[in-house]
Amino acid sequence: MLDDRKAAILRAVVQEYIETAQPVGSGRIADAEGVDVSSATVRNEMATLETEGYLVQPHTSAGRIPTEKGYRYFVDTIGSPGALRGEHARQVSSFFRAAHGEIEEMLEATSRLLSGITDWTGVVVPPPATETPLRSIHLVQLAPRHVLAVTVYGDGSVDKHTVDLDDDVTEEQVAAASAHLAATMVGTMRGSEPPALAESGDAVTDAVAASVLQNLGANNQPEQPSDVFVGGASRVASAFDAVETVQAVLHVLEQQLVVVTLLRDVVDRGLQVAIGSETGMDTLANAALVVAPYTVDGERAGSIGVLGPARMDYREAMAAVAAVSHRLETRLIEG
Amino acid sequence: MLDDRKAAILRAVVQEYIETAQPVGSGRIADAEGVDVSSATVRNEMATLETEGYLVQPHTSAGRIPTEKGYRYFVDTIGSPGALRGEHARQVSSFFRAAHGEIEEMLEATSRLLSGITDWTGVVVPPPATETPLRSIHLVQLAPRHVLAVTVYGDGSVDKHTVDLDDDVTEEQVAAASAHLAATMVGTMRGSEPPALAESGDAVTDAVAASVLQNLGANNQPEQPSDVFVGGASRVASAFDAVETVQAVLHVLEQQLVVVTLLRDVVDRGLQVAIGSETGMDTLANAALVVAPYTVDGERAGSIGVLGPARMDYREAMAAVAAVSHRLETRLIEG
DNA sequence: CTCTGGCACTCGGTATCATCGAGTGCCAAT
DNA sequence: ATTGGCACTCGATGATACCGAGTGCCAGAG
Repeated sequence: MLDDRKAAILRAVVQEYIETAQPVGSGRIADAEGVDVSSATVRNEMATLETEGYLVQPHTSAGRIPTEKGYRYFVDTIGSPGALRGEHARQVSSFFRAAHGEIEEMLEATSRLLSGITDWTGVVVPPPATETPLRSIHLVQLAPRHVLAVTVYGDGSVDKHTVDLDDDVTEEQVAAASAHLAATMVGTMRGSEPPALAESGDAVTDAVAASVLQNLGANNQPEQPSDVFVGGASRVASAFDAVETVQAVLHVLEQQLVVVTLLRDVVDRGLQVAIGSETGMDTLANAALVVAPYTVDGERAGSIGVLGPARMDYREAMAAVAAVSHRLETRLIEG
Repeated sequence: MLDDRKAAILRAVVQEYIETAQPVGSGRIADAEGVDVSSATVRNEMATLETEGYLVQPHTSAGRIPTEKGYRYFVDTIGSPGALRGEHARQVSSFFRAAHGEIEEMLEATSRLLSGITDWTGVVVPPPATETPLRSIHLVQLAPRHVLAVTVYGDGSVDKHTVDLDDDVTEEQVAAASAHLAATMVGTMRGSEPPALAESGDAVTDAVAASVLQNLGANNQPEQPSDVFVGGASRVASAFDAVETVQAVLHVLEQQLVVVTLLRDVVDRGLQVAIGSETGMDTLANAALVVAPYTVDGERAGSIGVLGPARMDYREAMAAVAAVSHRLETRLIEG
């Protein structure tokens, strides 16, 4: 599509613009490495690149700025995924070496790690609630009419549900209901239709068990909105100069569900990078998103990403996202 | 301290500035309600107010702007706490009528409610981990060498701790260890030194129990950083015009611990409102924080707040914070 | 035919200057 | 004590000129 020289010039323009955030003129490019022609020639080529939609001029007699198409070409021809700079590589290593605790906290810290490396905003989508069997259900009485149902699933996730009862119950009755529920439900899949409860012989036990079951069913539906971990949201402020843009992007990040779908869409389209309108969101017109899915047990688990301005350092961001996703995978498999 | 007229003028200036965000001139004040003197008189009074530190001029021949001291006076003399405007009152009512689910989700939604009412950023600090007894400890085996310890405390909080074992164990051994731990630990206070484990007679059981106990101890320390729920962070972007300020304030909000201490400090000083430097944070120089603690069972539980620019509508914010904190209390007591 | 030096041209950015007007401080008159 | 009046300040706005980075294009060289 583009001959070598045009490609080299385009790449140089993008590179320069990413670094300086200033429109790039033909002079700079002519001086730049890898381009051994005069500025006049560069001008001609740049004019062509403009008519072909890779560059634009903010106004006549200014340098040029990459368009979305320009960034896209740049990203597509980046070649080697690139390795993380030594310092950052060490940062990632030591992070995962020290990582401990429950998965939620680790993922949250991971989002901050991504932000720290790239200087933009890190996003981590945790593995979705999987098809996993109930491993344990356990009732704990907190007050005469208050019971807490704690459920543990095969993937290690724990849910709690407070249940209000109509009548006072004794500890023994709670224990009986707990055992009864466990006997009936352990092994059933998360979200599946709860099995019918057999009569246990004791009316109160059955009533408690039924209440819990009802509550579980009601609260299991809206569990969909899985949490997203956003690290370094304050970086958004330095990514865009217009205050309204900052506000709009922050607003997007506040909507968990939107972010989840955004990342998933991008991954589903097989992209590593979504630039501007490629994100499918008007408010992200000047932004770009670098994503990577991570898999556990061969299953696509979740995804991580970096959100920054369209003129971000794609090499670095892609390297960071790739490295972190890889380390995250091994970390999650090892447990 | 200030005679009636000066007070009226000062209050009018603050009011006007809050509404328009523009320096206020003597003419506007003379026209305003409640002030029946000429602009010349107002000028003289304003000059005095300036020397006394309540107002400043951005530059000669501009109107005046309240100083921190000016805002402080305004807030101190606001008189009646003010009621929420009908629309907002309804919003709060219907929110708490519909509120359901676990406390964490409700508090998060509360932070969004505060933000929605005031147009600024809502902050909710949940009740701290209280002195509460362990009600239940329960081990669930996830893999041959993986056990999940689920603890439930009297206040309804649930923690999980994954424990890696050195050797494979059977379900029976886990069950035995679980029972053994429950027998020993239920009733002990959270964070207290764990009691010595009696020998159970089975070596594996004792080993598993010991591993869990060790893990619990290690993870119980850094539990301090209680979560803060921040709703409407994107509003920060419209609260301040300088991008650096926006960034700085967002950065503050990202640090959970800082926010918790900030709110607590303000409440401890008996303030309802902290303006600029009163917050004790340089980066919040142009910001103000309206807070209210909420109590449950007579104990100070947590606090809620609204963070906005110093020129925020204090009446509205104070009313909102008071109303929400009140409704939150009754909601938490009812359960 | 390609490349390049040269040149006229564009136009945003910056500086200078004048003007306008909101707002001030102060004083003399009421 | 209050106020109308007045000279004054100074930011904001707009006109004007100039600079210079950058452009498009052309004619000549390779």
